[in-house]
Amino acid sequence: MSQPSAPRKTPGRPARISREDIIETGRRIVTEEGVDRLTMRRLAKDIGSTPMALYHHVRDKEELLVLLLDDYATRTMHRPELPADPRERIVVAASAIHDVLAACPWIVEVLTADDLMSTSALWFVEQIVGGLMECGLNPERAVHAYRAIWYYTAGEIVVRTAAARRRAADERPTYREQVFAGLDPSEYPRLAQVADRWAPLTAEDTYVVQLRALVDGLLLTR
Amino acid sequence: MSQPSAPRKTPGRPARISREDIIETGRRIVTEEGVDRLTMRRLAKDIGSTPMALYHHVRDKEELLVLLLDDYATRTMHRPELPADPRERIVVAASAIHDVLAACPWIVEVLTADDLMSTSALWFVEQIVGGLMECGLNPERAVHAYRAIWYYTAGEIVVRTAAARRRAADERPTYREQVFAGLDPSEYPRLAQVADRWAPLTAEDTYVVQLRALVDGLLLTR
DNA sequence: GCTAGTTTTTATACATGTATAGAAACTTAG
DNA sequence: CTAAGTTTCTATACATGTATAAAAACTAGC
Repeated sequence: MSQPSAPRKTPGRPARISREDIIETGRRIVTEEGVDRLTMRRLAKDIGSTPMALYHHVRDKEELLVLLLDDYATRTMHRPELPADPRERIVVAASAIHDVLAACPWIVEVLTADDLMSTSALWFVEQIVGGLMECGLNPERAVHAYRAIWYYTAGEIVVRTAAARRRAADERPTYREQVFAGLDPSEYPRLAQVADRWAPLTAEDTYVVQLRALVDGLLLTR
Repeated sequence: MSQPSAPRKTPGRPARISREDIIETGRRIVTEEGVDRLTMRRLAKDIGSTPMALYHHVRDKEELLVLLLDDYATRTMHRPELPADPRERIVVAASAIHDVLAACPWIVEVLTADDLMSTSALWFVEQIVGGLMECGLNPERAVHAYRAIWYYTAGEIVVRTAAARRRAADERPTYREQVFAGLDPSEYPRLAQVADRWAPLTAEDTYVVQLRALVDGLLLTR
């Protein structure tokens, strides 16, 4: 029998940096100077290493960003008291995920990650799926319903923060504004009717209201 | 009075390439060789110009991709016969947008564009907003409801195609798979219950089903 | 025709992610 | 100790988007 308690060292050159070092330094750069300043060279320099050394601990920069988001979520997502009513519990849990992610500025580069759901967010997913099943959905429908909630949430965040970024970076009127300005009322009567209110209306944050509608629709017994 | 019909030339060096040239050549490269092959240098070479010359006709590469998506949508989105029932019309119009975008492989790099909605897609937006109002929503609620549909649609496409790309690029098991494999059933009973079915379930295409639920929920009179 | 002004194009340069090759630093077997 | 094997790190190189500065090609005013 082998002795697993022996001070067994792994062969090979000992690592001078760890994934944790990378995440920690990366977090510092991002929080202090913004995600734009996070480059592999800068990170390597701050860590006292070389750019390519990082690649032995993370697959690429996208994985690094996912890890940083994970780290951020773990530090930020504390489990709240959830309502007893399952329908309300679904809404509150989804909103909790939404709010944490929406507050994370570098989200867009990463949110396309299907498997983003970090361990810390799993508890919320559990609550949502559990709530859906408690409301009468079978497991299959509950998973599909959860996915719909996730699609809606991710889409809201991605579209909204990308739009905000674009507004900040460019003073020119958006393409959308130009299109709406030159709208032919005879061909697009409904859009022309709301054209001047479109921008303020889409700027309003109605995430929760529409989430409620989605949940209501998902729970309809048809 | 000035004579606008006179052959009035603009001052300055005459352009040798046009935005249309760029879009046309870009489309050819993308369709023939894929979006990965579309680089500013390659595009310039094919067009017989230099990379930086392109930047007088498009702001940056992202705008070029938006233009290409717009071009693609214009060529692809033909107005179908829509059902008379407004609720069904909403579903069919949204599905039409979804299907066209989902079939576009380079979508993810661009779909974060809030103002992506090209002129050719506006007709579908008109149908959706019109259908919502016909179902009794006032203009404000109709716009918000349309946005919810758009968030859901964009989120579905972004998350799904990004996941597909990641699977294609990497043979390793995803992070999500690892997390689900090591799930503690006592802490996450619902997730553990569906853990082995999660991957096939999320692979199913239930866009339309969940869209119907969303529309139903948005139209509930509460 | 010449000059000034305007627009487009070109040349050059830089920052960035990352592929590749090999050197360095360790463990283990003999 | 030496040799082989393994892992990590370093140096170099390349592709890419794009900033900057200057040259080129035109029109309009004189």
